[in-house]
This record gives sequence, C-alpha cells and structure tokens, in this order.
Amino acid sequence: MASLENSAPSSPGSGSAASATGDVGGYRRGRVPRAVRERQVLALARELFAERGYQQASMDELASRAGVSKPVVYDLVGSKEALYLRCVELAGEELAQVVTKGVLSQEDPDARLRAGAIAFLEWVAEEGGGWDLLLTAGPEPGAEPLIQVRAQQSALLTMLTGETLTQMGVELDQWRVEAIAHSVNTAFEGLAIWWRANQQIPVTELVDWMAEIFFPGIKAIADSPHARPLPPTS
Amino acid sequence: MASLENSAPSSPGSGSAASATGDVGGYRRGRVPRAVRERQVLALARELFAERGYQQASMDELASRAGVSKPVVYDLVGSKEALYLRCVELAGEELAQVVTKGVLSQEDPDARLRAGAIAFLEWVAEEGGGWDLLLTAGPEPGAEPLIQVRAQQSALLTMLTGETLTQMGVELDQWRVEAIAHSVNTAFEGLAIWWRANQQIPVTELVDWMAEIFFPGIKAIADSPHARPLPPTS
DNA sequence: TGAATCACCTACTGTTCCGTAGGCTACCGC
DNA sequence: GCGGTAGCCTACGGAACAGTAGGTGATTCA
Repeated sequence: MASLENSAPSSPGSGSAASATGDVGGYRRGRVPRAVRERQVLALARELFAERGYQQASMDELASRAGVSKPVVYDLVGSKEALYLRCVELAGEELAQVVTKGVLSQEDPDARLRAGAIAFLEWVAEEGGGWDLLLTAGPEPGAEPLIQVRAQQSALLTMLTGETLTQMGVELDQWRVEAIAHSVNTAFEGLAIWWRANQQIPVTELVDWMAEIFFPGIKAIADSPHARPLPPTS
Repeated sequence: MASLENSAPSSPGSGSAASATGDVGGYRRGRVPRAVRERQVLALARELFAERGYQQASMDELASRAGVSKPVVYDLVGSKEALYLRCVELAGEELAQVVTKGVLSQEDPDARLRAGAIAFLEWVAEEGGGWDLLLTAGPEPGAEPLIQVRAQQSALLTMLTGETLTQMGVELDQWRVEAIAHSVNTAFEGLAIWWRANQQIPVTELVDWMAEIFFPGIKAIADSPHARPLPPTS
C-alpha cells in the first residue's frame, strides 16, 4: 500500500493531491495510475463529505470534481457507504494518532494535556476537512466510528485525569473521572469550533487559557475528594 | 393559538398527544380538528427528525406515523424544509427559555450557573427528542438555527462568567471570556451526551462535579497576573 | 505485431421520495 | 334535506441519485 507512493514520473512534484480537475499528483490530465486516482478520489471525497454531509454529497459530484466518470469512482471505492466509512475511519485514526503522539511526547500530566490539546487544535486547523467530516457524522452510516473517536479521546483524558489525581495521591469514583473526561473533551471540541469561526489566536494561548480553567479545579478536587460546594478560598 | 386547546369532546383526557396511530388528543381515529392534527404532526415530526436526521426522515413515514395521508401533512406544514426549520426553531427556543429561566431564578453567579445547568440537563433528559433534534442538525437546512442556539447559550455563559469576574473586581479580555464561555458550554453538552448513554446519576451531583471543576479555575484566573483590576468606580 | 490489460467513457436502470391533482365523505347551518 | 365546507384519500408526476452494462482507445508485453 505505501510503496506505491513514488510511481509518478518526473514532475514539479508537489506532495499532496491537486484538487483542480486536470493534473493529479504530477500527471497530465487523463489516464493516471490506479493508486494515484484512488488517493485523489479519497482526498476529494473527504472534502466533499465534510462540506455536505453524507446524504447531500453525491457521487456524481465527486466524480465531477475528480474529473472522472462515475464508474471509475465506483471501481475504486466500491460504494458510497464504503467510501464514507473509509473516510470517517481514516480521519478518526488520524486524530487519535496525532493526539496520542502529542500526549506521549511528554511526561508530566500537565504538559501532556497541553501537548494533546495543541496537537488536537493544530489538526483541526489543518486543511482537508477531517474535523468537519467527524462533526457532520450524524445518524448516517458512520455514526459509530464517530462515537468511537469521541470515546477514544475521552478515554485518553480519563487516563490523564486519573494519572494526575494518582500523582496527587487521590483516587476518585470512576464515574466521576469519566464524566470529567467527557466534559473536558467536548470543552475542547467547543473551543475548536469557536476558534475556527473567530480570529486566529495563537494555539498556545488558547491552551494556556484552558489549562488555567481546568487545572485548579482538578487540583481542588484532589484536595477534597468528596467536597460539596467549595469554601471561599483555598 | 392557545385557546384551541380545550375544543376536544369529553374524553379520558390525557394532556399530551398520543403517539400511536388512532386516537389523537382524546379524539377517536379519523376526522380530527385541524389544530389538533397540527400539534400531533409537529410532535411526531420532532421525534422523527430527532431519530433519523433531516435527510433520512421521510414525509411518507411521518404521514404514516400520524395515521394520515401525505397531502394532509403537506396541507398542515407546507413543506419538509419548513417543517424541519419550525421544529428546530421551536426546540431552540424551548431550550433557551428553559435555561434562561433557570439562570434568572437565582442571584448569585455561582447559583445561576448551577440552576442553568440543572435546567439544561433536565430538558435534555425529558421526552420529545428536542436535544437529539438539535444535535443531529448538520449542514442541512437548519444548521443556522443550531448555531444560533449554541451562540445564545454561550452568550448566556459569557454573561455569567463576566458577571462572576466583575463581582471579583476583575475585567478580562473579551476574547478570553468568550473562549471560556464556549468551552464551558460544550463541556455541558458533552456531559449531557455522556450522561444519557450511562447510568442515571442525579443531576445535582453532576452539576456539583462541574462546579467543582470550573469554579476554582475561574477564581484562579481572577487572581492571575493577566487580569486587569477594574478601574475604581464605574 | 498482435493480444491482453488498463484507465476510462456514454448511457442507461431502478428506486426513493418530495410534492400535487383531483375526488370522496362526514358534519354543520339552514 | 341540502349546499358548503372541513378533513381526508388514492394515485400520480417528476427529480435526484446510487449503481451498472457494455464499449473505446491507449499502453504494455510476448
């Protein structure tokens, strides 16, 4: 699968697929090797699904964007549903991999959350519509992959939170840790949505803001595991 | 509009519309006053859209669920898109109203956040699929209403956060307050999603957890060096 | 050079589903 | 009883769209 990458003839070679009709990965229009067309179609499908959602995206339009006829698309991807699932799964894996890599690049739980958040936000900002794709997955085929992605991210956070608390010598109700992880996870999702709609604030600043919001709470919980409303000052 | 409520003949009168084919609001099958059919169709449409999303929900199925033929539905609601927008808008207004009412029922910012959160979670838990309806609104018609709903909730939170900080004698960068509001807002969304998929934990406990997570952070920010103290009097 | 293969095409089938044309029957006022 | 209307129906038009049948021309390899 990966070894087909360099089968292109000599070209001014930009790495990623061009989205305009005509040239594909350095090839002139028409008659392109199967593997190249496939990558191009996959990339375009991802964009298209991200823009329109599953139902509204038509295979005719995909074919048209790829500058190719429909049977070619069907020959490459099998069916609309299969294509969609593949796109969603790929995006999910990509996200999980990116964030996990960020998290594992650090030792300190504090730094881990920061690194994970930065990785997440940068992936969201990046071109290709992976994030939109995941967000627009509704009750269509592909809802389960999305739920899996969310669960995965939250599991990572559950791990992080639990780790932080353990380091502080505190153990908490598993449900509570999970609830916190899920809400923190979606808090970052919401932050990402807001961030994209607004001016570009440096990622590191956003992450600082989030850290300042969440860490005191976690630390406070560590100090009073079964606390009700907080006393005025700590 | 509201005065048509009691036009039903003597009946064992349950207040809300029955969802089974046959009886509607106390009427026997067939030939029901327009206003009653309309309420029934609206309620069923909301459920249907919540279950399937816009595209997958078919007007044929809606008609069938209502135990009525399609032209009747079209006569009542105009078009699929109009019906959907109406459902989404209604749900949005309902949510905004419920949360706002909760918030305004308290004076202390701390208590306001709690009350708003409880109102939100209880509305989500309630039957009728209003929350699912809002969640499944993708890039279909109706995306803008959803965005508006989120914006509205976040605005409420921006207000709350700003208020809390003001009470502490601190003023913060507007962007930062907004970012915090949006992330806290979606944090609650995520909590709601998790909550519904899991065992029923008492709402008040969930809200306690959230409060313990968020308030220390907000208070810490008030003390942080980035915060500008408010000018003496204004 | 000829044959197999590869990339690709035009043109179609069948289905789903929104929306409507036109008609039918029960009830209400007179 | 008798028009008028209110609630409802069957049956269809027509568009959008997933997926396919069958063919064409370039490229490769014996």
